[in-house]
Amino acid sequence: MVISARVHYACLALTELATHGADSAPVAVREMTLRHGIPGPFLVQILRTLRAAGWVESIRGSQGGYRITVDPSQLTLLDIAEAVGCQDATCRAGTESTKADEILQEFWDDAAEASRRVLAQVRLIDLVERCRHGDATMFYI
Amino acid sequence: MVISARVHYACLALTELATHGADSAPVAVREMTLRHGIPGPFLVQILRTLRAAGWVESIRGSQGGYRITVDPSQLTLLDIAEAVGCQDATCRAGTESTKADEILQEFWDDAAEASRRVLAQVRLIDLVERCRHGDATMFYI
DNA sequence: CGATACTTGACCATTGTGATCATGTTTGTA
DNA sequence: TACAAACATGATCACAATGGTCAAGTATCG
Repeated sequence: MVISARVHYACLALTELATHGADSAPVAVREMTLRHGIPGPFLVQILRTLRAAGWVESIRGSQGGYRITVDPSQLTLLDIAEAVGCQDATCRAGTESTKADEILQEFWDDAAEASRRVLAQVRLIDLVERCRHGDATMFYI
Repeated sequence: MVISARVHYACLALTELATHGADSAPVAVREMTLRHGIPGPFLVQILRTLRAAGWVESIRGSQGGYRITVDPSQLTLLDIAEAVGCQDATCRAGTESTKADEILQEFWDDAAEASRRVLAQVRLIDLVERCRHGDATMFYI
């Protein structure tokens, strides 16, 4: 699982939108870029993806912006990473695969799966909580 | 942990060399490329890295080739991946990091660590064993 | 000597990532 | 109604990494 800047930014944006809530006034892109130092047009690109995924809505016009539409307890880091186009980075070898190729491939897949399992255990709402309260909370052994 | 073709090829080569053993005649690059369909000069590049790591030795001249010098039970997939230059792919965010940045970074690191743990549990000798037992035609076609 | 085979360093093409720009269209408000 | 705020969209770009290649050189065996 490759964690690109895209994924990172997407998580930041969603955390911010989730913090504002689904009923608040929309949050402008400019507001988010200022807070996190994300290049503006780049964030727009990412938000487009998030909207396509059905997790945020956009309100056009003056006073417009973005608002979250998904339940933050139903969205995991894995969901976000996959939506934003994270590759699994498990060397899919060429056409012809020998036995050794296949055995290796199994391990690459296992490793990727281990990453995915970690990310699947973190929900957006957990991020929001940890940003609000101190870091003295909570899960993670 | 990004698994590139480089890592995959490195593992194939080491498995092959380990199968031949440390006392056998050296194995020529050409032999390995034929068996696995790895582009010749590319494999040479990789073998250079493996030699720098101290895991193989090269014998020049006619009848030359490569020979393993490391104990296959002491080498893991993680060792190989790291030696060949695998990045950890955990989005190291820019200079300024907010609280949210740090929290996210923790999770990216956790995910990467999970992958590493999987790869650290597989030794080269395990690969060799699994190749031998499964399909006998593997290395000596 | 000549064939085999490794050594080294430079080089190249493709792809993906991160980022930007220009030109729209929508909407609230004076 | 006019204007400004704010999103929409598609094109484009620079850069680095990856995968792969080449050429000229050196060592060794028979």
